[in-house]
Amino acid sequence: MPELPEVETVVRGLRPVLEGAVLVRAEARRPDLRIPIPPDFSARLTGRAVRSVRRRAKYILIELAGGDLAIFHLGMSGRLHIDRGDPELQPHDHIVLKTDRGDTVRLNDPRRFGLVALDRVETVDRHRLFAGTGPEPLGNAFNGPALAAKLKGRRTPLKAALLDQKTVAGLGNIYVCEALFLAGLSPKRLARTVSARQAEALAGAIKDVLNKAIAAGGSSLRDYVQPSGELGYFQHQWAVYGREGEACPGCDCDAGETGGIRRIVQSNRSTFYCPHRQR
DNA sequence: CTTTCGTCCTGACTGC
DNA sequence: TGCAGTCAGGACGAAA
Repeated sequence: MPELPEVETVVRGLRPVLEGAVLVRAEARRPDLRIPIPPDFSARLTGRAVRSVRRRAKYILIELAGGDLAIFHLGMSGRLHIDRGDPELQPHDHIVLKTDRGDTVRLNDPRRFGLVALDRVETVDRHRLFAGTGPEPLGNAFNGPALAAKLKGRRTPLKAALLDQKTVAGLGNIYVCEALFLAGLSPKRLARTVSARQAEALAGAIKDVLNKAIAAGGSSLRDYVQPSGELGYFQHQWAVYGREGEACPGCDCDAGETGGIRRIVQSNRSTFYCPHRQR
């Protein structure tokens, strides 16, 4: 479930449960995620108080008293669940945290593309997971000129450039498609052909779509997104993603005349766009 | 250096 | 019903 809005939603759900609580149990049940869970995971978390829960790019950072930092990435299929008491453990529950307040947090990831890492709060900015990671799209440092500088000279399709976390952090397949639609830019055009004015519009579109998605609690595909079990509902506001063959909501072309929203494959992933509106 | 492509893994869904 | 094929919100490393 994890692009920036979904990870932000998870972080906001975890905060009231974890911040200030003491972890009375921290169990790694299956270590072989994309990067193996560190063998000392349990020892370094058990008995520690949680200072803060925050997000960087698509990563969840859990800071503990003493300065240790647990880093979670949800991959394609990772989810966090919060339950009161002792829930029955499910298949693919790889991490289980219990707090002194009686809450249980489970990291469930069937495909195991996610990861768990440990670091120190003072060195995390230099952690190799974040090396080269681009600016936070909702931060002040991200704007038209900053995006234009990142796209300059790049001969890769604009879609691929935006999926690259070095260009800007946190976008994934859905929100790249949506932002390109809002900006009226073709996913196929080469990144270096984007003008300063278009970069300005694109940066604004990225901020818009992410803010609206966060406000909606993210997008839920076939399962819930929020740790509480509540559904995000931004999927109902998708303009193009998953809407192949439907009428374009942004221009007067419709499914009958032009085929409406089209699906193509770029970088082995689906791209949805309106060829009429997006140039 | 940049860019593309295959790969990791399980589960849900489609169509025969 | 069963089974094969396809697709999925990500990101890495090898290859070109």
